[in-house]
Amino acid sequence: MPASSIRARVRAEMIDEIKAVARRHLATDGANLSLRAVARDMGMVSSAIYRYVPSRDDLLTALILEAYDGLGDAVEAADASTDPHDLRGRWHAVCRAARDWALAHPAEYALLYGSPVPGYAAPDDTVLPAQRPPLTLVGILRDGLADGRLTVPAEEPPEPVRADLAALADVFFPGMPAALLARGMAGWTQLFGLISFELFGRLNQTISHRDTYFGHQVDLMADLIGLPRPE
Amino acid sequence: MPASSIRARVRAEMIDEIKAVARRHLATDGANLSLRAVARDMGMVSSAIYRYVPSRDDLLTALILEAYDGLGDAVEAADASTDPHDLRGRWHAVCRAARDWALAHPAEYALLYGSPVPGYAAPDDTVLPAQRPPLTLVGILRDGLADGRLTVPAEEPPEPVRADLAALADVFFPGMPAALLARGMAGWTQLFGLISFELFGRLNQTISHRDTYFGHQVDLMADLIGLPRPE
DNA sequence: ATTCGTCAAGAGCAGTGCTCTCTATTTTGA
DNA sequence: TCAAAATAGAGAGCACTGCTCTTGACGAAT
Repeated sequence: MPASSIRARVRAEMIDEIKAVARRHLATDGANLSLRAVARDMGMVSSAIYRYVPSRDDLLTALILEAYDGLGDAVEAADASTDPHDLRGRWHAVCRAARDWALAHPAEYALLYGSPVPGYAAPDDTVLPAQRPPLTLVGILRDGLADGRLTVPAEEPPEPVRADLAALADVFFPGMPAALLARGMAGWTQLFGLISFELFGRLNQTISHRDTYFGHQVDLMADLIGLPRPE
Repeated sequence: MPASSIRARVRAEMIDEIKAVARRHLATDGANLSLRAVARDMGMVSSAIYRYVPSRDDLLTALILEAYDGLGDAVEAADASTDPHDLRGRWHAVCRAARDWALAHPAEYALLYGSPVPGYAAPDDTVLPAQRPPLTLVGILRDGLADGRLTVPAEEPPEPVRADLAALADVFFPGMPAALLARGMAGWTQLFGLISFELFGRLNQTISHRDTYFGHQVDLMADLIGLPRPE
């Protein structure tokens, strides 16, 4: 059906343009995205936009999903393009990639890692893409463990947490010691804490050299995790 | 003027009740607080509420300020009621107090540490109360430095950051080495990263023993900072 | 050529922040 | 004590929001 598909293609293009305009609005007006405003920007009447988008929340969800994917892509690409044996280099690259993406897409970052939207509940298809950054980080630790460049911390986390972490490891990184995974989670927490503080203005009038500050803090965390220093 | 003060007192009570109702709404509906809904809850017509509150944003600001104060009080009280020489104990107590406050006031926490409200710009009178938690944390390090229980990290942060941190230290903690302050900031970042992840659902279906997990992660950070372990 | 699905538009409902005006009450000052 | 002034509340109204329903037009398939 070639005749029908031109219709379908136009429709797909419309949806893409709606998303693009919505992303633009997101950047200026934050999470209170207005479908009417988007429609206006497209020379459409407000009701017409409901032909393409079921609701405001669905549009937001679509944007969130694409944002997760964008961040995940950036993070994984950074990891893949670094010497696999340079653990600390990979860690830095991944953290930098996450920060760069966040700085380039602040509104979308806020959507992902800011306060959850009141009525809005994240649908299940967001949980997997949301896990890509932490998985990438812990993947570095897994590799370091595999080729012996990384030593497992001596002491285990307290029991109930050890079990939680072991269960988590079983799913994604079979055999990874809980103590190491715990350090990976600490790094993950630190990373997004850092980005959030910078993006949400917590560093204003305090730290002016954000770039070096970020690098240094990431380095501190790499020390805690035990990533070998470059010689 | 006793006659005048009864009016003033009623007025103050009204404002307090408005804030209380608003806080309640905040808890259920998040940051999109509706003045009309608050007015309705008080049996008032919507326009009447503007006699007591200049605007929605002003009400939000008032709530934010009180929230900062509540968190600051909790944090400082926890620090004050712990053996001053037990550095790690104080660190834990402060972190726990922050988390406890956040768990008890999730909506207000989101207001403080979530995505910034689009149009809203934090007024200047919020910056001081906002600094109380990090100042409390770094105060522990200052005390540790003073009585020799804490050793200064060997290496300095990279130069531009060292200068930033030195300037910051000059204001609040004269003489504190930049390297130690950097670790304090790392702890501060970690703390609110931890709380945000827990509160914003990042730990769902992963960590079930939140309490022990939190304690363990805080402990990891205390290790990085170099807080002496209890014997 | 006619049916049928799709699209756009308009009106409308319920909600929002906020302003203005009007009235009743309370406080204040002479 | 009594009038003037300040204050509280109510109502209407403006511009905005998400969303629904109906109506009319257009294009594609039978």
